[in-house]
Amino acid sequence: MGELNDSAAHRRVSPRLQNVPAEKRPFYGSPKRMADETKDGVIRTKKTKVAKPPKPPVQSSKPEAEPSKGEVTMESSESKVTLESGESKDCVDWSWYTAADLPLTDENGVSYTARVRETLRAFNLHYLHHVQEEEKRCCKPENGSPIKSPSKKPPKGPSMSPSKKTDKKNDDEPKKQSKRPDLKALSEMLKENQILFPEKQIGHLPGIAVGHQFYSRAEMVALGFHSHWLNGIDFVGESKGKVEKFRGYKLPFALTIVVSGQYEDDVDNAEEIVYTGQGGNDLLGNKQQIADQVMKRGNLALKVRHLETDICASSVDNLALKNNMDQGIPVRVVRGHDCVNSYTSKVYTYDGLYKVNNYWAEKGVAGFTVFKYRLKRLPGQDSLRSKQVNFVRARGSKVQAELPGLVCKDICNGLENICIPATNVIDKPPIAPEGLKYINSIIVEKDVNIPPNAPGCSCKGNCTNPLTCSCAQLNGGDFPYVSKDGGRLIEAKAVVFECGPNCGCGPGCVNRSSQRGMKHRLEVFRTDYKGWGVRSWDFIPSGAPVCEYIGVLRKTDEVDSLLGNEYIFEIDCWHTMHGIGSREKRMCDVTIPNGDAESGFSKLSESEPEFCIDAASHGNVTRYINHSCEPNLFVQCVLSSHHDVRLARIVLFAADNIPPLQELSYDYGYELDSVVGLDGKIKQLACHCGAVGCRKRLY
DNA sequence: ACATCTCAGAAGTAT
DNA sequence: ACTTCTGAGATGTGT
Repeated sequence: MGELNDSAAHRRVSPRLQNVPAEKRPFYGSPKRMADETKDGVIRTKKTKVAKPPKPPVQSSKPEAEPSKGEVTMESSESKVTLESGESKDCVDWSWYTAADLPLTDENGVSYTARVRETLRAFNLHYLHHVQEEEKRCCKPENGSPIKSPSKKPPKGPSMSPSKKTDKKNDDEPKKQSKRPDLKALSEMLKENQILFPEKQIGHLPGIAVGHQFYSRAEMVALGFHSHWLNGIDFVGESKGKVEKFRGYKLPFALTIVVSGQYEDDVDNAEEIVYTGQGGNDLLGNKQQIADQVMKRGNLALKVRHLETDICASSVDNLALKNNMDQGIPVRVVRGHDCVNSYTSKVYTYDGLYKVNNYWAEKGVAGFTVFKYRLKRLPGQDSLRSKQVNFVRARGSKVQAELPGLVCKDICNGLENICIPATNVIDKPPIAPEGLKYINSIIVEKDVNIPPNAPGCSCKGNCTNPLTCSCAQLNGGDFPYVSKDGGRLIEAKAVVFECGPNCGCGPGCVNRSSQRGMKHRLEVFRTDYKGWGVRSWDFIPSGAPVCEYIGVLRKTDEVDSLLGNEYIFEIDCWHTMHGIGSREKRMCDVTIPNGDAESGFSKLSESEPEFCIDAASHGNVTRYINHSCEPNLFVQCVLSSHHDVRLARIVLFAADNIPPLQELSYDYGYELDSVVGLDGKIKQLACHCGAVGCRKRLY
């Protein structure tokens, strides 16, 4: 990639190309940071990784005259709290924990939002690997018989149920999935020190803003935001190291509580929460659950009654919340919402810091006494945004008619599975996107020769056994996708070999995940500074194929004359593979089918990509997706019908779990100073992506 | 076809 | 010992 004045270099390429030299790490799902590994490379001490919040007032004062004795009082006076150090503190003053005071970057200058994203990507990577493991275990491919799909139903669609229980109860029958891949992923992250905040901290955590949405309890654990995947309350107990760090505090006290959405649609009530100790979901659902609840509450009540008689006693979390109140320590509150969405059963939103206002005793159903705590939201925080969650629910087609600023009902004229509306609330007379002939498959220019279809695998119905499926072998011995959620790519690869026209499998095959068209309800919308943009109404899970870059497939040197064409995507798959060392090696494992592919690999020089996709006049929704320096999609080259990487398909995949309405973006991958105008001068274009780590220039 | 219910299995933390 | 989440299969409901 030497000559930069070469005008051919100014197209979109996959982003891996541009910062190849220095960094080794793949840009997607990089598992761990080595930054804090000091010279001798000994154990990386956990504390260096922790962003320390501003000092709590207690710690600064040295003299610990009397350690916590029995001076605990039960009254809830919140004004005159005295701490062990002797100095009296206005416990309402937690200004040193406001979000504004949090550090934006870590000790290496990496923004915490980026660290959070990295951590979640690492988690998702572990997670998807374990999902695949589970799927394999269930399918049980070996033992000769290639998985009879039980006569019941023909394998259709993405359902791909784990081969059901085969009638008789022979012991070797495939077990159902049960291994909780999320928990497996957590174990690994713990083992490899990948938890972002391994030490417990009071108050906001950097990089996790109020309103942040988690998509499972496990995500919170991965970040160190809430260290239990099951418990509703996370608190600092009295065990080992904690005492040191939180010296001066009366233990235990709570850090986080997770409540399931009792006030789901009632935003006003969200400023105040009544929390019922542990397990306190007093839901009014069906009978059986109530019965269960009663049992649980009975257990709880037993404990609480014990607490009543025996002064300050055993039920630790109840005690914890009381200590929060006495010391004025705020609690992070996460609220879980049921989410009517095929991919996520629940969404958890961080609602910010609350303080414990007071508590009281109540008679429980079983006649026992239960404690309830009233938490009030601290002022000065971003307002709650459960609206977004509600939006997800608003399914159905009628919503479209009411879209504000609707300028086009369907930009694709019915060519996609789903309508893609366009909206514009920016321009005065709202304009609609125009000048595009919508197409949903590549148009091949006359002088471009598409190689003949490659030979395919001989699987039937659905490819499930990676040992016998030749397409899986091309991918290094395993399928690149898991079948969960209609197919999710486990991780970015140099190239993905999908099943093609000559394969024996059907359209529902997991290894055709990117061939099934649009799955998410996308919308083209007018942005402030960036022209048109694209967002999704649906949640998109990481690894899901979102859309393919569609346009006219032509030779690169032919479009050089068309300056000002901003919709060229150069197919740089070959460069990607050879530019990054680790990927090059990977190619050696792959058995390259003879013929066409060979020639494609060998005769290409390191100069410029030979072919490109031009979406200037003909294209699909992908051309409207904007650039971002910190994108939520990534580019993946995919080969399905033939094996010539120069003509690979360009498919965009979700790099993260993408919440509804977040603008979709990918890294255009321009090299800086690579764009030369007609006058021979280098052209520049400012970047408006707004990311914390924005490079400020698109090119 | 879709919604709701039930059940088993999960593993780190605090005692 | 305690926590109460998650996914899949089973059962229920509506056209």
